[in-house]
Amino acid sequence: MPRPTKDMQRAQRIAREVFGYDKLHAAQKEAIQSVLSGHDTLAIMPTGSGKSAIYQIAALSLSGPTVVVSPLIALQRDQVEALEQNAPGQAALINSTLRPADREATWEALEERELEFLFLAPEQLSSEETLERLRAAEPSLFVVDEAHCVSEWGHDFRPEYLRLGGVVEALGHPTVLALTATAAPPVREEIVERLGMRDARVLVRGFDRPNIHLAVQQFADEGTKRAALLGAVVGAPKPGIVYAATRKGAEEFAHDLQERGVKAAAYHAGMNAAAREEVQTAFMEDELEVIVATTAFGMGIDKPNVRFVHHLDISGSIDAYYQEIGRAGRDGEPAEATLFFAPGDLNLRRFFAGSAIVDADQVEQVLRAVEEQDAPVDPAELREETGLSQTRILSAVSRLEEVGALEVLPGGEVVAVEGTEAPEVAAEAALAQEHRRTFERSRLEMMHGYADTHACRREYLLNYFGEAYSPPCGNCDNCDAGLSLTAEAEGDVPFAIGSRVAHATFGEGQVVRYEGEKVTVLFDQQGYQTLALPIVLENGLLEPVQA
DNA sequence: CGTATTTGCACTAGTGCAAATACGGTGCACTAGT
Repeated sequence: MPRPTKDMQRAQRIAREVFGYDKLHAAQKEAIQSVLSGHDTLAIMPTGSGKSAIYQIAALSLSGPTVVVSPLIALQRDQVEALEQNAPGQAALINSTLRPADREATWEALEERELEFLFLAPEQLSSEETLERLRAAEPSLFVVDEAHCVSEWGHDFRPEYLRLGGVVEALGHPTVLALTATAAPPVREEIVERLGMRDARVLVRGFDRPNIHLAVQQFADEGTKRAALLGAVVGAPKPGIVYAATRKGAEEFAHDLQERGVKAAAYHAGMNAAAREEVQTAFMEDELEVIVATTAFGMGIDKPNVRFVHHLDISGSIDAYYQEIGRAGRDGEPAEATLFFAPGDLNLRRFFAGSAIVDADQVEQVLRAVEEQDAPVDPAELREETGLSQTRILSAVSRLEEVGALEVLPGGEVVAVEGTEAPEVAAEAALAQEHRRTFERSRLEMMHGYADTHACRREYLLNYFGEAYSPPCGNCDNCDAGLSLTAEAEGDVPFAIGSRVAHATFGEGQVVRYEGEKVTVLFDQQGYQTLALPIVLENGLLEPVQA
């Protein structure tokens, strides 16, 4: 263990004196040290392991204010409230619900150097004025909380997430600290790339959650699946969470549980804010036994005693699934995570994974609209001209930027790059989108693979996140049944897990896992593909590549 | 991709059936009407 530096000693004093932490654990220290020595840092560690402490302590150790980008205003409020306990008056947030006078007061406090922390959603940063005032405050640290949103939401749902790299540059590149609980290797790469992190340090704290028992129950039809889950929830220790794919499905299942005498409620984004808050509070305070939710529920939830997280419908990716089941057993006591799977459930997910928000024609339309301008244009101004929604325009702009047809300036204004042929470029952008879609589908196939695997489920999940693991785990249904002992012995494989390989048509990729006679590779272009090992070996389909 | 709802059509009024269409998940910001 190297001796702590002066900076680090100071940080530890701040941890103790300001926040009352007796001790920081190794991963926290490592992340803080990395930030204090000026490295852009991506820290991946589970919720509840003190991620917030990392940016709080690093922020107070550095002179100059800290910008914290966080996806939900509700989360920002929680963070400001928490800081109010230890660093009163030093944290504030900026968003559209603020009255203009309060907003102005916050800016002035920042300018007077009274504020250390300013929280905002990425959408705020598309305003030129916001950016200008932030730049003037000379922030020393730029924190992206829940950083997987860059990759998960940036491509269409909240495109401003993809603009953050430009924002960092416009602010003169303060040290970037990205934090998330879950990110598979390709997601990590994308976060680093999209945020424009320089010489990034990626710190990963162990993913395994050994107290969560993993299982899958397979059903041929929807009705028996529902009945089985209903029975399981009625008989299970509580509290617990059930994830459903649709709002209606969540409502109906919550209703069925109520009829069976379970204190249950639905939670989804179609409910009004007051109802959502009431349900969440009741669950947090153990007044409600079971919450039946869509993906709207969960971010920022850190409840220790959740005894199960069951899935009525399959998640769209292992990333999403692992994040959802990770809300079980935070107290370290035994907890259950069972996926109730019927093959038909994949259809809805295929729809979600396949729906492109803009088509080639619309991309071309946006490009032409930008080309007609003499000066850089704010994408919002293209709304009238193209008749497309803000989200669609921004999505098209992202695709066009990816293929180099547009340049996006720091304030979010766009300008056409000379010498591009509109139809050609639109086709190219559509192709980029097709790649994205292929990747999304392949992620769903990996989730499908989890449902169907006969090997150790923990090994499957951890391999997905790039971690080696030797089964049996002794705490999943396949290990319980003695099945996973037949898994490939480690070291007895033609290409090491995590190593780079090349395929004639799929290009280069990384070996993810072996199961039986099959090998799964994460190809850079085509996403996750599972290949038959005898055929691969016989025909020399994969070649090792030097990293 | 599958299901649920709406529309279209026979045609004096409510019904029935097929075809067409809409919808399915995450949140911010912004605006118009109380």
